[in-house]
Amino acid sequence: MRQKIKIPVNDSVNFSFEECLHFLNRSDKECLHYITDGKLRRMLLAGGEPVIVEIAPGDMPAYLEATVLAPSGEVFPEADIIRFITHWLHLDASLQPFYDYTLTDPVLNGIASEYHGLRLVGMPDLFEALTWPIIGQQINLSFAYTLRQRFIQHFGFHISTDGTDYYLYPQPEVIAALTTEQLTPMQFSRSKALYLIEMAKAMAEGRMSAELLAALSYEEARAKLVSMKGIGNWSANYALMKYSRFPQALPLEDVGLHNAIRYRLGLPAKPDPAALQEYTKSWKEHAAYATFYLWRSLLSPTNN
DNA sequence: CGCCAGGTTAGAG
DNA sequence: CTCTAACATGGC
Repeated sequence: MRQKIKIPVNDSVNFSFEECLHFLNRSDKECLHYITDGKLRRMLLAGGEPVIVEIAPGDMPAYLEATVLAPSGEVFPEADIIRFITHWLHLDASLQPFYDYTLTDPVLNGIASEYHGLRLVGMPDLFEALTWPIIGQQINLSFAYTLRQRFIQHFGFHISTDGTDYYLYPQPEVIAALTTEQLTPMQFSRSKALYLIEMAKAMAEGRMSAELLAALSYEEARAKLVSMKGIGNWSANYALMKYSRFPQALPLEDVGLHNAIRYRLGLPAKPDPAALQEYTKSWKEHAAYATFYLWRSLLSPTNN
């Protein structure tokens, strides 16, 4: 008998598993999760053990159902699995205040109904949230996903079952032991290789940790992250949005955000920094969701 | 070929 | 404090 777990969904009238899957399906180089037949599968840690779970809609809208596919015949701590999936899909969020706000915002007006029920898909793993932005800096997304895939497949824990390769994002301890010469042949720039290894060392040595970050306010956490090599304002806010889940996190330097605003408003070119300040200055506690919904809009070819 | 890409850093002015 | 070159290579 397979272990099945009910995952509560807060504000379920504003939740769409389909919308979340659409976003999660954005890259064919994804290797941390897979989507088939409307179900989501990935490996995660429960009780410190790697398990492969399948996530599907429950028989009630207010729940998702997780099934442990492997290892079979064992029971794992429900709380760990619930915590991971709740964070990942932001199942504890309430979207109504954001939806109400979008109606009055010139950039966001209409976006709530376009992607209704989409949650801000996050990253329950701090090391992933800090290193994925480093990997993706200043290169096109397609190449960024290629580098990420290589990084995960070379250094991440791996299980193969039923012909599918499941991975965990690499552990800091593994990356901390690397030299730049092991990353540059994989087409990481020298500076990116240095930043990744240094970030891994900071986490392996406890100079950066979930506990440390959790004790800080948004501005304190932003300052702490920006003090680290390879993390600027964009990367810091990316992690604060996807991992720490500060609602005011705003990666204002993001080119995707610029383009999304441009297309939504029909501007002839990307808005300049002063215009961006103007468009985003009233977002405040809606900034993270505003950014995420605008990123989502870039996945629809008709919007660019 | 040229320009841009889910930026950041170090160094100059 | 602000401005800029360098980074390093894929995608179009």
